[in-house]
Amino acid sequence: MVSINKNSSKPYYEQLMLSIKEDILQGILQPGDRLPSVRELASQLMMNPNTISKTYKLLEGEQVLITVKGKGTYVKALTDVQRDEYKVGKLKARFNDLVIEAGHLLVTKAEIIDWITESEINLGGLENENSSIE
Amino acid sequence: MVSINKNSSKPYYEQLMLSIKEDILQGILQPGDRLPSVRELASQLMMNPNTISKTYKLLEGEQVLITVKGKGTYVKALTDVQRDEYKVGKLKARFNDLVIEAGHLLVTKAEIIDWITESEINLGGLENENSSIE
Amino acid sequence: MVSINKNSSKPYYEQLMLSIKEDILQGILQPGDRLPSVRELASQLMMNPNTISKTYKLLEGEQVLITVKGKGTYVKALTDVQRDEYKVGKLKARFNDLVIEAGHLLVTKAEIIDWITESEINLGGLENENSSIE
Amino acid sequence: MVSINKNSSKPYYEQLMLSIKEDILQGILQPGDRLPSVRELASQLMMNPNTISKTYKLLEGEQVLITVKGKGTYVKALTDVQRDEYKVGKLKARFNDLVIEAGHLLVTKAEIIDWITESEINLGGLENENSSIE
DNA sequence: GTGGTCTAGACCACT
DNA sequence: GTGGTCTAGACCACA
Repeated sequence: MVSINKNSSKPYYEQLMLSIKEDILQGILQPGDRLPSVRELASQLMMNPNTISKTYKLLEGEQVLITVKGKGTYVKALTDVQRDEYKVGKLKARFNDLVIEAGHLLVTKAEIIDWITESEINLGGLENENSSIE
Repeated sequence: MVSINKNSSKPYYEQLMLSIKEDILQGILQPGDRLPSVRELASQLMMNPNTISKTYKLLEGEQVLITVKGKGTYVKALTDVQRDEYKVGKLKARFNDLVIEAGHLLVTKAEIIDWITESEINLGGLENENSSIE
Repeated sequence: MVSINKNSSKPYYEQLMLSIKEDILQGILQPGDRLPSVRELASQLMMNPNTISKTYKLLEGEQVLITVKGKGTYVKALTDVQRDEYKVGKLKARFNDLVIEAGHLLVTKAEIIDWITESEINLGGLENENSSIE
Repeated sequence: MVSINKNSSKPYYEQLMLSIKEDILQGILQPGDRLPSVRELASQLMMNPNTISKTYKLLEGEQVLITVKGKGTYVKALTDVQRDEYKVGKLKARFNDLVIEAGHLLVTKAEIIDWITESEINLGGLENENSSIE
C-alpha cells in the first residue's frame, strides 16, 4: 500500500514515513505485521535502499516500528507507546503555524475543523490489539 | 514584537515570516503600518540584512507586505486579495499530514480541534481597514 | 489633475511622468499649457522638489515638455517629435515581456487586445494643435 | 536556450525568469522537463549560483517550476493553476501604462495590437500535459 | 551530485 | 536614510 510520489517536493523518506504511519492509522498495517525488507521495498519503489533504511530507522526512533535483528521490521502497537508531551507540544505549535498560514489564505477556523473532522484518519478509535513482538 | 529562535531548526526567514503573519492576524501590525527597516531589524535580531530582506521580499510575493524603495516596507490590507484555491488545497494536505502525526502521538481529533479553537489567531475577523496600499 | 499614490510601489517620479503623459494624451494638458512650477507642484503634492525637478528633466529628455529659463515648463506638441524607432523597438520588447507574463496568468491575447482597445487612452487621434512655444 | 544580456538594466534574475517563462510558452520547455542545475547554469552564464537559485525559487513561488532537493528543478504543468485575478488586474494596469508610453512615441493602438497578434508567444494553446508534478 | 540557508560586503536606485 | 542586486564563500540536507 505504501507508495511515494517522485514528483513531490517532499523528501522521499518523509513521504514514506507518513505513508506508513497513515496505513497504520487506517488499519491497513496492523500491529505485529511485518514490513517488506529494506531491499524488497527499495526495488518495489525503485529507490535507493539507503532511503528505505533511513525511513525505518526514523520510525523506530519514533516507536512506530521495531526491528528484530535477523527477522525483520514490524509494526508496533500504538498503545505500547506512552504519550510524549514534549512532542505533543511541538505538534501543537505546528498546528498553530498552519492556522496562521490559513488566516492569510482567507481560510476560517470552521473550515479547518471541517477538514480535520472529515479526514479519513481515525484517531482515538485504536483498540489495543497487542502485538506479540518485543 | 517580531522575534526568532536561533536554536530552532526552522530557517530564520521562515520563523520571521510566520511571526510577522501572526502579528498581522492578531492586529499587532495593522494595514499601513511600517515595518522596521531591513538594517534596523537585522541589527536588532543580530542577523544579516540579507536574511531580513529575503523575508520581506517573500512576504511581498505573498501579498502580505508591500515595499517602497527608498521609503520602507508596509503591511498590506488582507482583504483585497482573493483566495487562492490551489494554495488552500496544499494547506489542507499539510493539515492532513499533521493529523497523521497526531495519531501516532495519541492525540485525538477532539484535542486538535480544541487547540485550533482556543488559538489566539483570529481568522475571518479581519475587517477591511481600507488602507489601499498597493 | 496630476496626482500620485504614495502607497504604490512605483517610484514617485515614474508615477508623475506617467500621470503627465496620460493627461496630455487625454487632452487635459494641451500643447503650450504651462505646468505648475517645481515648487508649486512640490507643495501641492507634499513631495520633495527634487523629485518634481527630476520628473520635469526626464520628460524634457523625452521631448514631452520644454523648459524656458525664467518662464516655466510647457507641454510640447506631440507632432513636433519625430518617431524614435530605437525607443519603439524597446517598447515592443516590453509589450512582448508582458505578453509572456500574461501567458502564465492564463490571460489570452484576445483579452489583452480588448484591454488595449477599451483603454481610455486615445492614440493617433491627436491633431496638430501646434504650440507657440519653442 | 536560456540566455541573458549583461548590459541590460534589467536584473539578471528577471531576465532569466522571463526567458524561462517564454521557453515554456513556446513549448521549448515542456512540463516535467528538468532545468539545468543551479551550478551548471551559473557556470554556463558566468554568473553566481545564488542568482540562478533566486530565479528558480521565485519561479517556484509563481507555480511555474518545482524544485526537489537533491534532485533538481522541474517545469510544472501550467494548467492546474487557477487564474489569479489580483495579479491579472496588476498586469492590465501595466499594459495601460505601456499604452501611454506608446502614445508619446507616436505608436498607434493598431500597431500595438499587431505586435501582440504577431508575437510568437502562444497563449491559451497550452494543453494539459498531465505531468502531475507537485 | 542536487538545492537551501546564511553571512559578508560591494554597489546602485529612490526619498 | 531606505530597499535591491549581485558576488563570494561556508555549511547543511537530500538522493
